[in-house]
Amino acid sequence: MATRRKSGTTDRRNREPEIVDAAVRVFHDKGYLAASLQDVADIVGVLKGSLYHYIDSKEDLLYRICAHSHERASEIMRAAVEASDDPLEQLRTYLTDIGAWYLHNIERVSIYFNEGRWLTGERLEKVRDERREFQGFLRGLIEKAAQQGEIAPHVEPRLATHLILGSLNNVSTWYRPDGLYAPTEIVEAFTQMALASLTGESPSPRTKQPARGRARAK
Amino acid sequence: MATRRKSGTTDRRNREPEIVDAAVRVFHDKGYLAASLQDVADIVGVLKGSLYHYIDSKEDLLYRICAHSHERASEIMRAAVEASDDPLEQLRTYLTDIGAWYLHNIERVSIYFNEGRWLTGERLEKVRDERREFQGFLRGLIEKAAQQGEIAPHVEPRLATHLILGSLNNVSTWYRPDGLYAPTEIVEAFTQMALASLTGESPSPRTKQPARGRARAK
Amino acid sequence: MATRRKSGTTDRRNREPEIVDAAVRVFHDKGYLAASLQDVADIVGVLKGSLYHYIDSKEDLLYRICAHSHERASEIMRAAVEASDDPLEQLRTYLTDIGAWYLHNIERVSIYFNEGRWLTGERLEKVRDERREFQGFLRGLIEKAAQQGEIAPHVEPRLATHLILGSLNNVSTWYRPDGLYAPTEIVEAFTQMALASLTGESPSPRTKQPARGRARAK
Amino acid sequence: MATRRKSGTTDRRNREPEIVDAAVRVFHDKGYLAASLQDVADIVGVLKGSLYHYIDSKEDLLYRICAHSHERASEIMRAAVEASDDPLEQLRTYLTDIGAWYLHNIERVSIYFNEGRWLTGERLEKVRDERREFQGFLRGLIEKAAQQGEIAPHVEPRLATHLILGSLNNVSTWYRPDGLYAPTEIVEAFTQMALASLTGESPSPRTKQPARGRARAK
DNA sequence: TATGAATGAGAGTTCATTCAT
DNA sequence: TATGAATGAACTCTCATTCAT
Repeated sequence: MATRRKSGTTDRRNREPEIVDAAVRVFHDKGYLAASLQDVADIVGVLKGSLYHYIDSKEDLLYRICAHSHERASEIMRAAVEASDDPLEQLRTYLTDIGAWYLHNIERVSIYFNEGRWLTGERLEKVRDERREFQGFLRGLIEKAAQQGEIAPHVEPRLATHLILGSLNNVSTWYRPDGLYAPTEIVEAFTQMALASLTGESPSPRTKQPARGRARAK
Repeated sequence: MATRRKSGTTDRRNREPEIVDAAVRVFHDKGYLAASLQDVADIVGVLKGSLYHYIDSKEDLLYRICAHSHERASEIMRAAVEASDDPLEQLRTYLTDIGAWYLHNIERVSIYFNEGRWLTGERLEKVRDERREFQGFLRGLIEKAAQQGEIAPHVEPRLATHLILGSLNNVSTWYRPDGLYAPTEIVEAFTQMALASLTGESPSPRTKQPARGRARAK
Repeated sequence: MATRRKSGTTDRRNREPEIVDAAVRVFHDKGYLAASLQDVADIVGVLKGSLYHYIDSKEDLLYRICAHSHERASEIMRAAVEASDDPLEQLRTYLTDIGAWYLHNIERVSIYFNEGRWLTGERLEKVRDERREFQGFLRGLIEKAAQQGEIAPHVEPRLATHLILGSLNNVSTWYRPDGLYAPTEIVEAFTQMALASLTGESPSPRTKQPARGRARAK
Repeated sequence: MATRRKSGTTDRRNREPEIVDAAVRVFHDKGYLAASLQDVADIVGVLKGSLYHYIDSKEDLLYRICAHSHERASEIMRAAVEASDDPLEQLRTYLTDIGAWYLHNIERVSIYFNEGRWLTGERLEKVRDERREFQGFLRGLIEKAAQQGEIAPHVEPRLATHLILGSLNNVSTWYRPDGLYAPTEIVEAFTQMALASLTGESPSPRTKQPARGRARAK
């Protein structure tokens, strides 16, 4: 089945990245819960018992993927504030970078966002904190821009943050590497629409009839 | 194997809705995979084996929730086209209604969108088809509006559809009934931002502005 | 599904034969263990709980089928000894009658022979005793015939009994009502071969001994 | 799902034969359906979950036993045609060999013949095909012998095949290792009686022809 | 390091049986 | 009589994890 020995020489030792890569693939494809360590072991080409030389537990494997993700996210936040003095520019930079990061590391990042909930205890706490930091950062950018009058008045920064990050976070459910859209196209559209949604006037309805109070759904 | 229960009428009286409700709760809280029928049975107050008087399988329980959801979604699509002749108005109606539906039935609907993937066979196919119908409808609305020049020129309908529905679909990950925002607020913000993102010019960056020219990269 | 009420008038009351018939069908088709009372109830058109107004247990249902079978078998034994004074004639009569009985009641009788083992306690004992009586009777016939020199010398009566009854008992595994052979054909072949196997010389090996010319009857 | 075990070599070392042996014992004693993997595990001395290191499913266990059986059966057919040119001799060889094989592997072989029906899908198909091959072979032998005038004229080969194999197949219901008869005795009696039933004249009734009162059973 | 066997807990599912209505 | 809900025990199967070799 899977190759046991690569043709090269220095094969012993660092199997760990290999294992994490395999886990990324399988956690992303099947979801953390549905994925079994057997699946991971099959890809790496070892028995599942052998994985425990490299990991402490299945959750440990998940945590490594998540932990790694956050490092990069921090850099992106730093870079955004350094890119410009204009909040709107910072916003654009941040959205573009975070989008590019997401799209180019879609497996790992979507695990971070979507499967991180299966962590427990401190680790769960930590990942949650990081995500809050994330959101807080974007919200801060929006608020700054709003103070400078660059954001449409009706926009609520925290809510907007959720909606914008949500649309990015959901990309993993429909994106296919061999699909219609290239990552850069998606990133561009995402950035553009996010900015427009923050700055643009929503067209007022033709008739008065305020768009509210409809849809007593179910 | 096949259902033994007589279908159609209001047979299967007492406990069935109770069971489905319990399933909704537990599927939403823990996710379909992590939820056990034991959890459901505990809520209802019966032995897990007793659930099988009402269901054929765990998947059956999931399917019922999903199937129910789609009915309502169809009505909303119908209502949108009947609401107005103006595509933009239809769009607004649709987004508002679908948002309200989502928010007011957030447990069931997010199960439909996020846990439906665990269905198998024909049922999976059916749910997938329905979701495609969903997306196709919104895309159609956007395209119609675009033909009338009501949509910003750089917006790609299919991509926009994904991003907009994604932001809605993700609400379940952060919405809390006892949280800061009332469902209607969220719906309003969602609709407003979605429309703005479709119609609004994204502010051009101070520097160059290579934002267009969608190149087929990668 | 199944009819609840026959068009006739006197439908209440004796559902018991109906239930036994249904059990015969399903026990024969699927085997006692694989058959469920639900299957029986479905055929009869009642809920499985309702069966317990007519039976004490699943095993009880099995027992009734078996008990009924033995009565007829006893008659056949009696009839055989009364049919003639010649042991070989008795043998022929018995084999023919028992074969006809088997073939014409193949479902019930094969349950008796093949599923009776699932009975427990006294009932199992009883059915076993009956079967031993059966075998003993045939063996007795063969022994009597042997004493009169009508049986090939190398034939061991008890062993022959097993082999002959076994070939009959196995008919249920291959017989199909719509198959190639009519019950009477099968009975005739069975009787003929059984008798030949008891009386006939098996051709000795090596020596050529060409088979003598015989007329085509049938 | 699919087998994870490397096939072919003598991997899967220690316990596998033990497990199959235990399964043979318990499937034979209780029947496949009534036997539980718990029973098998108890004999082997492991937890029932541990069995799944060696098997894919309970049905897999059954299939292995059946598959193994067929190999040997094929050899026996081959050997029979090579043993002689005389069809009757081939017949004698075949019956003796198949009888010996049955008796000396009675547990496995009777599982093959009697419990194989519980297989499903392709495996069921395969076992059925094999059994048909079996029967076809014996029938072929009988037909060849008949063409050379070595079989009694009234014998219908296909029917005779069923009856002969049935009597063998049924041995497992009455044979006891510690019983009255040694396997070789049984094989000899079986062969002898089978041949006699094929070649011998059934003695004509003393009285006129019609086997009177032919059992209008029930 | 890696193996492969074993564990143990828990999952979904089936079913004969009971019983209040 | 019949219903339909509920029981409780057993079953097949899965999987993260451990450990002697």
